[in-house]
Amino acid sequence: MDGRTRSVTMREVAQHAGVSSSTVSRALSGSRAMSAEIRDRVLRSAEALGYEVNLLGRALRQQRLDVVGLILPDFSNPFFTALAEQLGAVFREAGFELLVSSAGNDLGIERRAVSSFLGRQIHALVVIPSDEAASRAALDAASRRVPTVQFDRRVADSDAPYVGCDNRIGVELIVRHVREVTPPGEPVVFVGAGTASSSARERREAFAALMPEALILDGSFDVAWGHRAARELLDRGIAGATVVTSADVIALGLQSELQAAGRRVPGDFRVIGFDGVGVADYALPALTTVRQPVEAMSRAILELITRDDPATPAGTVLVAPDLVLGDSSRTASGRAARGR
Amino acid sequence: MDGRTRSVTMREVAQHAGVSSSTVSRALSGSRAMSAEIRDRVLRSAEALGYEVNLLGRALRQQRLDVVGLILPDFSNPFFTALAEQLGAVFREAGFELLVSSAGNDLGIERRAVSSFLGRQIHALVVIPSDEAASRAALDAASRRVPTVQFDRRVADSDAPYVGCDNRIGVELIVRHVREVTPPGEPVVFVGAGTASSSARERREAFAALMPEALILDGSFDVAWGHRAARELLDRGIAGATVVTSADVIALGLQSELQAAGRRVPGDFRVIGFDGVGVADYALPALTTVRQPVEAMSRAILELITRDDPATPAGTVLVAPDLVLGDSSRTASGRAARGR
DNA sequence: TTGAAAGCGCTAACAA
DNA sequence: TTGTTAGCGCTTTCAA
Repeated sequence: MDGRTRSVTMREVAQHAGVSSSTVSRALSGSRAMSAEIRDRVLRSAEALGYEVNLLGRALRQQRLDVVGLILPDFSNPFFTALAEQLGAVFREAGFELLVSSAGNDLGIERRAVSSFLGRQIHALVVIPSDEAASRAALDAASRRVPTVQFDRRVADSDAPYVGCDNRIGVELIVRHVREVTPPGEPVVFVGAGTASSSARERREAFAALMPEALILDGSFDVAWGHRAARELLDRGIAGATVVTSADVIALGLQSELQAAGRRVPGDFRVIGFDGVGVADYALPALTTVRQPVEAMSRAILELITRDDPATPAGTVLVAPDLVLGDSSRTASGRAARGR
Repeated sequence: MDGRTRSVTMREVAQHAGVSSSTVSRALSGSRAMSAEIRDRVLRSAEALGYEVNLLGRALRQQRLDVVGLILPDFSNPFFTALAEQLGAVFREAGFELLVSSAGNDLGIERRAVSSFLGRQIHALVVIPSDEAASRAALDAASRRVPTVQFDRRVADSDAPYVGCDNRIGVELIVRHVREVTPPGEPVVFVGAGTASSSARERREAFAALMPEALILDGSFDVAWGHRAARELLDRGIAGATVVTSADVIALGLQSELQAAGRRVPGDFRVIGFDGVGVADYALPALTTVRQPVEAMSRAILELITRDDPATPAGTVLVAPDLVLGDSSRTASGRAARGR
């Protein structure tokens, strides 16, 4: 190693090519017609010196930056990272770069991440709020400066528009399916994730409204709660049921604990998930689940950010999910759909 | 909504407070002693106007930026995102901000991500290469400009130092454990992930050297391969074995497929994973696995980046993993260690 | 078509 | 202790 190379500036390219730096700028950006001879000379010099544009200088001068920031509560939730991946692809296509930052489930870090992105003059900000109440200040601060979209967790009364899955439709799809596959006399159980997040709350409420007769257990969005919920069902002496969960991770834990206890799935229990991205493939038998339309949601976010009109009041975009039938489904189409 | 607010500059704060902009700069950064009266006045003005520093201007002037970039092949691998989370925490403590970008498993995108980070004058770059051969150019280009560390996948002959898990030690821990728990006469099978990635190759080679008698099957780093491998074992008429896998996701798929086929784990088969972060908790019975020391590796990366000395040749830092005993372990300490 | 000059917002060297 | 000035690297007037 011979040490680090200092970065080459336009000035140096200009000197090398014997032109002014504005000519270099124009040659590289192609912003203006110019003699082919000079352009080639400039491009060759840039190449020879290994010139790469300093985006800081450009952004400072242009007063804009084609970067969109994404702040996640953490990187460990597979649904969040699936969104990050998809959002990155959609933005890239539209000429934006996506930079992602984790709030580590900490409000202070989230706030600093917001102001750091704002201080970098990013074009827009997408936030999955860490906390549905306390994240509001940071969200509104961002919203005052750049187009800001909140995703997946809805912060009450925030100025920022919200994009998410239409949980009511998702639950309706599930309920229709549940009525088809549940044998007469067997109970239906809903294993939720509390009421702390808007997604969990909306799913739970929609379910309770449509199937008031169902037993409802509440926990959190993780595998361990699925394990515990399964044991709780068994402890209550339930030997067979259709179990609707509010996330695939819960379904996964529940299903494997039931199997470990010797229960047949889907023979004795039918387990239904929610999300359909990330971990849904892990389950065996394949999970029947509601698939969140991650791509459509990403496009909705792009739309809000590019067609941004600050005069329009903050809106809500709900994108409809669809049902993915797994091995728990008894219909022929279920197995066919999974292609196993 | 009343539209977006233009960002307030130091100049405006200075005018508001009736001082010069350098005084504002000093008051806000606390870089120099100054009269308390003026400082308070400046801080009040900044507060009143809602001033937030423009990091672009600062970075351009200071010629440095306390940001470290991380480029992942994709966001869907739980081990990568676990690293991202931990690395973010370690860097934050050290005064750096971590910004993450996904290469979408595409070399072109990876290259653009590298030059974009370089163009933003980041302090250092951490890359999990998308491809162990083809990523070299991008890695070396970065290395010429800023401290650059490659992680998890080792690119041959790259200038950038490498930080990773000591796979040989991990495999030794596994082999020792396997010899303890495998009943006499039962086979040992290694379910690997090919030779395309250095991690997979190193684990496979270490295992083959230590247990040449074992059957080796090769696939890829995903759950589906675990499912297929399990069926292959059963098709070969193997009714019981200790199965060592090269990643937890493979172990997870293998274990659930064996259970679905009615085999007892750990009664008939013992399944051992590798990674110990992200999805290891999903398994039931709990997986015995090698835990990659994500925090120690993150600190090693920080060390390389801060103590960077370009004159020193690129090095390799291997951090030792440890064994986490799951329910497959027959020793009492196994269950105790997991605390279930 | 090209060059000179200004200036984006900030900080640091230098003067007062 | 505070202000003046210069300049980080770039783009974009404005003039030639």
